[in-house]
Amino acid sequence: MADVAAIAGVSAQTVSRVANGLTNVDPSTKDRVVAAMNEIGYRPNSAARALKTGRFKSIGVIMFTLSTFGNMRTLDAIATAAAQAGYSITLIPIALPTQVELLGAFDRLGEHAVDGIIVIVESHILDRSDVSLPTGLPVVIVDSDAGDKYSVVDTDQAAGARDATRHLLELGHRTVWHVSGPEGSFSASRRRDSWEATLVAAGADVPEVLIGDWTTNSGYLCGLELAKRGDVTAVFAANDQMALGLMRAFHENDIAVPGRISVVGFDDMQEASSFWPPLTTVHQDFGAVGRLCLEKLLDQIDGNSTSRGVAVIPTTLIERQSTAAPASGA
Amino acid sequence: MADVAAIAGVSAQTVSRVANGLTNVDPSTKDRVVAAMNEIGYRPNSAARALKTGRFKSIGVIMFTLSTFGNMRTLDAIATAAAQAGYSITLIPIALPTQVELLGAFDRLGEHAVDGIIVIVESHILDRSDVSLPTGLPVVIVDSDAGDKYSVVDTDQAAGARDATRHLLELGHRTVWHVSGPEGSFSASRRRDSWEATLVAAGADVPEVLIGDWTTNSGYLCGLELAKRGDVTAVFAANDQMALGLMRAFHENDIAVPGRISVVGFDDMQEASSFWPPLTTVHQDFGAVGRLCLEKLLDQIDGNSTSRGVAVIPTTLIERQSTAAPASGA
DNA sequence: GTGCCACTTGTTTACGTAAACATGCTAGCG
DNA sequence: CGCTAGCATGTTTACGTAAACAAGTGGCAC
Repeated sequence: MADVAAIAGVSAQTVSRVANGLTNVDPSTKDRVVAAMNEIGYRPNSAARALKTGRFKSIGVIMFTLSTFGNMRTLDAIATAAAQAGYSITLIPIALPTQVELLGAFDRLGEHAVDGIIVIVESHILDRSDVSLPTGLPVVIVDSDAGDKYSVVDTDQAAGARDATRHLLELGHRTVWHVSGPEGSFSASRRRDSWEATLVAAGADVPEVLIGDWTTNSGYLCGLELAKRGDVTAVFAANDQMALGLMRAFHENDIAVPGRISVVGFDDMQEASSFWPPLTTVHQDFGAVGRLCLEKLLDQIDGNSTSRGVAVIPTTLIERQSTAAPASGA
Repeated sequence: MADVAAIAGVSAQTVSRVANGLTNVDPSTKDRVVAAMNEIGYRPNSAARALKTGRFKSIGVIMFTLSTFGNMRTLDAIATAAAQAGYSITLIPIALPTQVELLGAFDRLGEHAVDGIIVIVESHILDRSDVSLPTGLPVVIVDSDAGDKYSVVDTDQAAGARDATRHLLELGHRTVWHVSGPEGSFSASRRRDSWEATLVAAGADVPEVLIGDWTTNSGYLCGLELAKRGDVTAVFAANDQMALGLMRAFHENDIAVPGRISVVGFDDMQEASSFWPPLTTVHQDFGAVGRLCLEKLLDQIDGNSTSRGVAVIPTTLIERQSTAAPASGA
């Protein structure tokens, strides 16, 4: 900056003003400064700027595994919205969704330069009242029950699971089986609870739950189990990938979908419309989740907003060809 | 830091030494300092540290769309490896893979605090000799032809496409059709060129290429085209998602896969093994790509390495059930 | 003509840290 | 017993920027 000032024949302060686009600079002076900047390839030093202003223009995202479809879409939306707001994203992956790992990530982020943090960790650990994140930094959490302690953005998973289950019941199925996500997952238990409540409300039997781990392969294994039974006509899988695994198992056992068994998924991943058969599923608006996360976080950073409360993003049931009325003989 | 020093009764410099784990500190003094740190919840200010040291302990990743499977896996590996090396990831998404966008992202990253940059943009823009990135920062590029100017990590797409094509020829197919990725994509043209070269080398006809855009839906549309023809027995799709779309189109037209048409994909995404039929595809080791990117970048940052050259990650053909010998009548 | 105000530009200072240098203490050796 | 080497610790300084304050210039109204 000093070099730029020398070349342009002005003070460093004036260079600073030009760099920050302040108004009180004479146009001719500004031109000289800009020319000098280009001449020596000046780039403002963000570290010094951050040191002076106390703002980093960066937000941290703590994620457990990028490899699930929804997390990635959410991250994409956050990153895009952040870029528009002039913020960059600092990504901290954690290897396991445990409290220790999460707190470690928080520490690392505390040492790095962020103005706020978004946590995307599908786990109940933050819901326990005895677990708290270090304070001092604005935080937004995705898909959690901790709305009383933090600001939370949540997809309306209960409504989605209810719609999926009800859809199958309305088609005439006596009951609906469920392939759940893993035990510790908040989203999994929300979907499962809502499925069960919907069955109970409709007076339907509640079959034993099969538990997967979100992967297609776990869905496949559950599908093999279900294929052995003769009484299954409808299955609600807690995500599209497991639904895909289910359908593979049914295909291999010559069970027609939806002829003999109807299948519903959850997520509406891009590929779902091209599964065979095209999958009826619950659409989640991950883009809206990401954008809202950023909006709430920036509000906190700017001090305009409370730091708790839950915002819910609605879901939509997308009917494709994997569901139908049960066979007349059933 | 000053507060910590006052509480511990030492100088700020000693606190700095403790914070950085230097050796020349008396254990009892160190304990006092650590106790004081915990007492007031001291966190080193990374901006000040970066200002002083010139190192940010952060690397930037410029990506075009997180929503493709491979990019995400690569990012995941980079982030994990970076965390282990004590670096954080700053993510800069770009809306379009154009030169303007890319340079803009580069500028933004230059203003932010990074020690090096990884570019994951499927596009030829960097290959043109008249396009250069601003210098001064170590750069690693994924899947590009610019190895003479930059350090590049590339999957061996040519070998993968060759293996896929040859696999189908060896099964007895007269020729192999191809559904390509979009025009501007480096990966797409590499796979397409290699497919064509393999056919020519085998003395097979080279059918007209169908062009998709990586999405399942574009694959579906191409599949509808192919379904109209009677002479297609084998198709190599440039990624798994388009292969899925192809198979949907074939299913809808009662064309058996692999009975009447064999299909091969590219990527080996997690779901591919549960497609119906399970997809024969070319496995890419995205984890290795990400790890190698980071390794090469850190070498450059530490000054141990040249800033150009190509590293190639091998691919593996995974044979599943979407390929078979052509029907005897064909 | 005088005084005041608006506007541009310069000067001083401080942000929190770590490098370089300086000091003081202890132990070991002749 | 005195000198020196080595180690723990303190002092000074600088990193690049932006806020706060100061100063200079010109125009306009009375």
